[in-house]
Amino acid sequence: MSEYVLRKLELYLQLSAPERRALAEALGHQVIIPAREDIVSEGDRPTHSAVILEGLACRYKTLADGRRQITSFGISGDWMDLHSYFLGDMDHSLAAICISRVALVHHTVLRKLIDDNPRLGQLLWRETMVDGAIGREWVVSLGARDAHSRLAYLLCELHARMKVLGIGDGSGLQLPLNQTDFADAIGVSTVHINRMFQQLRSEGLAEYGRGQIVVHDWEALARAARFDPTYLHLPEQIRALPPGDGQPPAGAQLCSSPQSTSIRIRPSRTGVESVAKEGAR
Amino acid sequence: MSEYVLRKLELYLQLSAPERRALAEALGHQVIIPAREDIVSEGDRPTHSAVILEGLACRYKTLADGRRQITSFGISGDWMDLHSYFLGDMDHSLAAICISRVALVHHTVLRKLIDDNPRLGQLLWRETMVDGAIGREWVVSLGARDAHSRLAYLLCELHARMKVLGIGDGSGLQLPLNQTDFADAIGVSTVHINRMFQQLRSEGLAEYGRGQIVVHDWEALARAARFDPTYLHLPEQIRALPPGDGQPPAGAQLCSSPQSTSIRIRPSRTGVESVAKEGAR
DNA sequence: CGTCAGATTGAGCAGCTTCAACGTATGTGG
DNA sequence: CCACATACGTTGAAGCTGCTCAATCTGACG
Repeated sequence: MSEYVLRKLELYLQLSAPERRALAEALGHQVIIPAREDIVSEGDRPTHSAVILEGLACRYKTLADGRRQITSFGISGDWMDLHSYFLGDMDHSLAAICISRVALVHHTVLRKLIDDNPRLGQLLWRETMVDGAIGREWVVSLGARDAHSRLAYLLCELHARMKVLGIGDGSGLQLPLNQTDFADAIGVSTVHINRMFQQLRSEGLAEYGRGQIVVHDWEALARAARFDPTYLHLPEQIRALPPGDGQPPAGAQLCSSPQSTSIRIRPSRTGVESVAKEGAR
Repeated sequence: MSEYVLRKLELYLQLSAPERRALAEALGHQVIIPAREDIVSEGDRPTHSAVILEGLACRYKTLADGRRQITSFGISGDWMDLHSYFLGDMDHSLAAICISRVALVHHTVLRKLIDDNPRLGQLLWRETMVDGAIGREWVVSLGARDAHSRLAYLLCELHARMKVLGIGDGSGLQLPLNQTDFADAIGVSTVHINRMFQQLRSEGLAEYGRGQIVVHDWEALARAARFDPTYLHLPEQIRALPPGDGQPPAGAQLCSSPQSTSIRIRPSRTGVESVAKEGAR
């Protein structure tokens, strides 16, 4: 079940059998995180780094007055938390948006993985770089684009990132985000994000529904957002793929609509350790 | 003259003599970039990575309508452009704010440096991580703080980063940024940034002058900005240092006021190669 | 002394916020 | 099966933050 991770890394470099083995082994320790629960919280000093295997997560910071700013989203295959290995203290929190399967790689395991497999290390470093590039694009959005473009741009980004890994069925965007999540990412009020979705709908560009955003014409949306995917640094040949290509790896669909889970969600910030663990693959 | 680079890396790890030698050698190829000139431009496919030895630089993106969003500042000792090694295409530009001395490390040299000195590689990866953390804080600023806090926060960040390396004389902030630069970083109009500086002055927090921002009470400014330096991931013992500590390495003061250079500035996007090169240290 | 980049000021306006209310699914316990 | 609770989406109105436009001021420099 580390399929997406492998697929993402192999977009750029074919891994050897031993490398794959080492990777799969490192990702062996897996947990299920309920929707809306922190994976790691600001101020923690984690001993593990988190990798999203299936689901959706976000990074966020909480301000003094309680407001939340989401700084990025993580989809299946994303190494969300390489920071803690290098930096120790968490300067932000990591939370699951919907119920998600997450691999927790102990820092000693990570160290060994990198030391023994320098190519893998370079690939992960590369991921870090792309992460930074995405962050920069968010800075541009928040600093220079209005709410309408910001929203359209974000939809395009998530679509591009998911498409390249074959996540979702291609018809629209399977995103278990509610409007508050969007508002906190885009940096506007929920009232305003609602109006922006209404505008997108009236323009025929996108329709918001719980758990799914329907987009008939991605080209048109990208044009409206002036979306330029260069910053995602996807491989050339993939960038031209028709929307919705690629088969998802066999496996359960962990989330389809917001909080589509029987697990009760508490606003508590329970750490990873309290979550029931599952065995390795 | 790679003093600041060394100092910055050694905040976290004492380097061995061979490591220092390898580093100094890698930084041997140096150029002087005139104020307001691009070091690398969006769309380029550089063969070298840039390291700021002395001076001030920024990363920025230009929007379709010509507006510029600055996404980060680079000070002496910053590896601004490790991206190009991993990602190839530049998704943003890199420019000198004032006349700056920059080392250009050829990618093959960089590769050898990392391969031969794994600890150096890890340190640089760490730098990348901090870069990302700073980017995240900018996202928070732009998404959730008002212009006043954003400006105060930025001043605190630059001060903290410079102080830890002993850049500047400690009395204020030696920053050759004009108000347009601040506006483009903060994501507001020049008119508004001007009013924010007026407000900071009327509050007795900071006074803008060309090339120098005078701050009498950094504590007060940090309080006003609710500045929390955790995200800079500075070493513990340094974080508590009194302001203005540390002696700058011997060497010329390359910039003190905006465009303090006899070299004429053109808005052209001249690439690195056109700039007169200087010999190694 | 003229020129130019950059700082400053005022006035009117747009984007977005806040507050407050109401609508609508979905779930839950009696 | 109904009454109620909860979470989320939607709507209107008033107000503030920050924008645009446009003019003026200032200091540095040739």
